[in-house]
Amino acid sequence: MPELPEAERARRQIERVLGREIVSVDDTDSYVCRPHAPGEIAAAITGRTLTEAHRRGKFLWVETSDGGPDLGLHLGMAGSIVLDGHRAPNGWDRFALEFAGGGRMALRDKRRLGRAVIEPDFSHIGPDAGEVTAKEFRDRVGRGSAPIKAKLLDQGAIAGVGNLLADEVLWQAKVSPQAIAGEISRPRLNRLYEQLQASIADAIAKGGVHTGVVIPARKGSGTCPRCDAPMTRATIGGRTTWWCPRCQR
DNA sequence: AGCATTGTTTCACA
DNA sequence: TTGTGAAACAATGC
Repeated sequence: MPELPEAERARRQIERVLGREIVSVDDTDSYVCRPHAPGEIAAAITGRTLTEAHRRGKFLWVETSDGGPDLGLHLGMAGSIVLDGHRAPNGWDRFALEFAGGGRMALRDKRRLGRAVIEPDFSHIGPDAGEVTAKEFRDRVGRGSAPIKAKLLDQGAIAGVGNLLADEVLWQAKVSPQAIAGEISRPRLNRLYEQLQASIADAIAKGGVHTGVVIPARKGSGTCPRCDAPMTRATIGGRTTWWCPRCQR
């Protein structure tokens, strides 16, 4: 379920296990832990403690004690951080730490597209969508010939917006996902920016991107919750996109 | 059976 | 060179 709000939730989970000594590491999933060989991450962080949990967009990283390397984590398409729970019965724990005293932190991920890595590289990731300024937003997102939805999803432009959040923000701001990013007027870009901030704050407060207004329209009647017109569906920016052709221009 | 999926990276092409 | 878009990746659910 992870987009920015879920990643922030995960970060707060990690904060609860800071300061505990890591006594063992399960890094045996060589796909999730690529390009590291099994045992490599374990060797780098066993015996240390996690000291600070950070997030930029959907990317998480945790500092480690005694000059140890950062531990990078990504939830992928279906991951979550599980604390002190019993081991997933179906083998869905793709990476895990065990702490002195018996605690545990796992990356639980059915799809296996999540990631655990040492010293993550964020050089090609844009500023966090919840912290970007209006000017930065206009400069990075409001340009180019790609449709605005594709720009919102581009983690190199701004980081954190996923498919559901993009649809929600565009619907709230009454902007068509097909609008060419570079052709959107400054007032409309500003409105989109303000709505993005509001939707992010709202989703974090309510517990996830699922709490948006337009998301249920995907499965339910297929009509716009605001004007009742039939919603349109198409692939934009490589993802299934729903929007109201009457409200959104 | 077949298709879609809340994400990212890589590669082909203009 | 830069920007854009499609495919690949893994595994599950409808």
